[in-house]
Amino acid sequence: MSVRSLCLAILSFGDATGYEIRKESTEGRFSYFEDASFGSIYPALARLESEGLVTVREEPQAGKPARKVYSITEAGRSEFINYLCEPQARDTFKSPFLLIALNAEQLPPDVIRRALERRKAQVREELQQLMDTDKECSHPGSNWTRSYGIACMNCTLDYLEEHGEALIKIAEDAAKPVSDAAE
Amino acid sequence: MSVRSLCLAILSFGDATGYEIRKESTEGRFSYFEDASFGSIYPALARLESEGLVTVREEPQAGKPARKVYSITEAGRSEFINYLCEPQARDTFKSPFLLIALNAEQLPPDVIRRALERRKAQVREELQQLMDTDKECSHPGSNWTRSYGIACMNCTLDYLEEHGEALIKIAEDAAKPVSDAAE
DNA sequence: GGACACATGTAATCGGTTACATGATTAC
DNA sequence: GTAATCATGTAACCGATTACATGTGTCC
Repeated sequence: MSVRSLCLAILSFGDATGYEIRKESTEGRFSYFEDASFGSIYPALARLESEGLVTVREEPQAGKPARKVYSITEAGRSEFINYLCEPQARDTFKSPFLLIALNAEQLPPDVIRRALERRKAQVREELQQLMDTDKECSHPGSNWTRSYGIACMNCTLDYLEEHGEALIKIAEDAAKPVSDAAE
Repeated sequence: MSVRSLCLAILSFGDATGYEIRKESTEGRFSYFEDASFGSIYPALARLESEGLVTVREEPQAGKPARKVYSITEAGRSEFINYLCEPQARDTFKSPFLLIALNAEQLPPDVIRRALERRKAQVREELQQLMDTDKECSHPGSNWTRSYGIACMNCTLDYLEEHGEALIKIAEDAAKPVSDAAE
């Protein structure tokens, strides 16, 4: 998914500035689709405007640069719907944590412990964020994806909490000096 | 994770050619860490060799170009371990499927149905692949990550099977013409 | 006094993909 | 005959990140 489509996706849920789009894409609900930085969002928005898929409205503010609030047009909306109807790429899961787990035997137990805690904290955080969002927000798509996310993350967290110790043990056993074998 | 680290990761589990590394990164066990194409793997391998982190051995074959089998060196191994000890990026999940689900109301029910079936098939396929790999392969890291993957995917699949219909219904209800409201 | 949130934008750079080039072997 | 698998490699291109540039208001 390109930054272009990401902008259309976010704008289809309501007006936003480039700054807000970045926030949504790195933190909010849309972080499941694509991350993007300012350097890619601002040019994408400018191009989208020149193509007539979005419109801008400047809101001057005292002190700060004027906010440029973007709105999706009908043309933009239909381009986005068409995009969604095309075959999409597969879902992907990229896990530096699993790479560490895979190599647990070669790593110091502390590194495993840290990675595990970090991963657990991350899942808890994302779970919390999902639970905090509007419980019954009347938008069925949001409710469905929210429940899906909660279910998957609870499962992941459970697994990490139940089997985390076993992973640490792998590293500890491998780290033991040979002399221990005599005991 | 860069293609460079990916090569080191794969070679730390055994010798491989560039061709094999690509296969492992797009299909095999290592697809959880990074995808890579030939255009990035071959140059990375060449650079790794010039830095002394891997060695090459050519195996001539009749007809085909000689296979260039790469092996990791001690220097390569320790660079890889050091890399794993550094703080890693967060795990990420990118889901075009969830984007479709989020917009279920705006899409034709058939598109939702297709996306759902595709996603289920993908999860089943990945699950099957994990179950097919060596049940007790004596490598503890592999066993742990394998069990983790199976647990998470089973949970995902269960959710899709139990709540998939509800998602299709969202699209169907939204697609209903207004006159239906009279019934 | 310093860090952080708000707010927009450009330029250099980089990492990676896609397409190209080459070619034998095997399976349908 | 035609597609897929094996097998390596280069060059053009592209999308996105990082760093830079600028500036105010607010919280600690």
